Amino acid sequence: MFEPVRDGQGAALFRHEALGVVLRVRGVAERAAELTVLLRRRRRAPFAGVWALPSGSVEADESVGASVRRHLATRVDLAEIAHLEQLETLSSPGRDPSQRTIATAYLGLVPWTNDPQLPENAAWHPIAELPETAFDHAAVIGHGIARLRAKLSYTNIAFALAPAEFTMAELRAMYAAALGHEVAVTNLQRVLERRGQLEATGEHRPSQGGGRPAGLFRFTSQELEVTDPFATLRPASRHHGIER
Amino acid sequence: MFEPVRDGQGAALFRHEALGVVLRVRGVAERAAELTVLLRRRRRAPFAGVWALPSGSVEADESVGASVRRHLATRVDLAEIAHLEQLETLSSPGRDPSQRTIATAYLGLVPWTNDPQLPENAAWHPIAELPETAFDHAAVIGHGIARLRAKLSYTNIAFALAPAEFTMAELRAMYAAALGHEVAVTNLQRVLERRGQLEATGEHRPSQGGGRPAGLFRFTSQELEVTDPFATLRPASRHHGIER
DNA sequence: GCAAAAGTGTTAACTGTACACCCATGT
DNA sequence: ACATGGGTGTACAGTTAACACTTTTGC
Repeated sequence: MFEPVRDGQGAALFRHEALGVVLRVRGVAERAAELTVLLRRRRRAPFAGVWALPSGSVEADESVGASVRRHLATRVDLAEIAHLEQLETLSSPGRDPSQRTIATAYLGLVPWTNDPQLPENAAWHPIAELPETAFDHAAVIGHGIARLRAKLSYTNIAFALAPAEFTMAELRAMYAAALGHEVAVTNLQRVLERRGQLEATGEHRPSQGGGRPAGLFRFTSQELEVTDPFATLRPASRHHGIER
Repeated sequence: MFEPVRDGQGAALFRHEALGVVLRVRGVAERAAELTVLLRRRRRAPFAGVWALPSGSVEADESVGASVRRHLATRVDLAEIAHLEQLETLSSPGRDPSQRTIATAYLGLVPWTNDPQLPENAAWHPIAELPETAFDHAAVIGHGIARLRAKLSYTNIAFALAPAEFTMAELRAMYAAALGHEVAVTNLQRVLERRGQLEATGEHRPSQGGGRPAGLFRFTSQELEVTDPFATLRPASRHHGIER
């Protein structure tokens, strides 16, 4: 082990790392949609040459969230992220074999239309065929996917994976890829409209190669909202409730 | 601001603090159940004399989760915690006015029957009448309560707030206090039984002062399980799904 | 006209809430 | 006997999956 650095009061000091699990659905237009995660090939040891989540050290005067944004912008040229939320903090003593590091992972989401030029050492990897990854990053990616799937069910988080306007067929393909199972358009539309997440723009997109022109839709909000709050054990409709 | 301590590669180093939001329902037997959080009066600056969440510095060779357990055991004599899970990590540069500190908060749950002797500077505070608290702890407590309430709806997390055996009247009182609104016994029992969380022991508790003796129940599992996974957009029952 | 894609309507199953009613015990 | 608390049964409403059917376009 290493001799820990300590402050004046004797408290141990840690390097703190910001990790980004950035997810994006690609191939929506090509009818071959799949959920992908952004990985970057490591240059130096440990795990030199191995794929890993984009990361970097937190600076003394920034929050971890700001640090994730900064490293994504500088290291993988990803400046625009539609939604960013904290996932988890990893702190096992042995997780980084080279030095004691605590890492906080964030989940970032990018619309399927947003396909920026990446540096040559970064790439989107389909979650169905992930390569070997460094450190505990495989588990973190799993947590990120699980978080996204859960929130697709009870929040409007899908806005962050979609562009401003889209057809229902596109949205269906995106949901199916993100959730990992088929989704019926009819029911998807009904559920989202009932919850007030979705609205028609009135515009239509001309069809190519036959078929009725598709109506365009948009999300009513671009901020994360919980749209289906209590699955069960919700408060009584009419009667008295305990305060708070 | 302070001059940050740095390691050999120039990365900033941080003191890391473990925070515990320990929740417990008290007064179930006395028919005046309320959700409480464990607070400790700070001895030294900053915020000397102010109530705060139990906390302490993480050691170099321990994880944050282990550190929370250690500080709860030593600082507030709380050794037995039925469930502990990570809540969030706080990292705003100004959150601790005396030194740069990153803190990771954990949510801990204790059964209503577990009322250990606390040190004189610690106490359970009803969440309806919280005192002024130090740092950003008020927001963290709010997050802890929100997490508990959400998970009561779709997991079996209630096992961690209840003893091994209990009557439905007790369980109802606990749920009502934890959720902050009335809960009907009949429906509570039905929902929990349908999900396979609850089973009757067959034993009965003799009534005192009239009334039919109450049947005793237990939770079928003492591990956290998601019992109501998808609120909506669940996979198709019969048909083909995309892999993974 | 016909294929292709989009959109509408209807049904059935499931889940949870509300509420009336019945049961067992102590005084 | 009757008050007190525990337990059971049933009706009703909301939500969602499943699926048949209709509409609008290009060729």
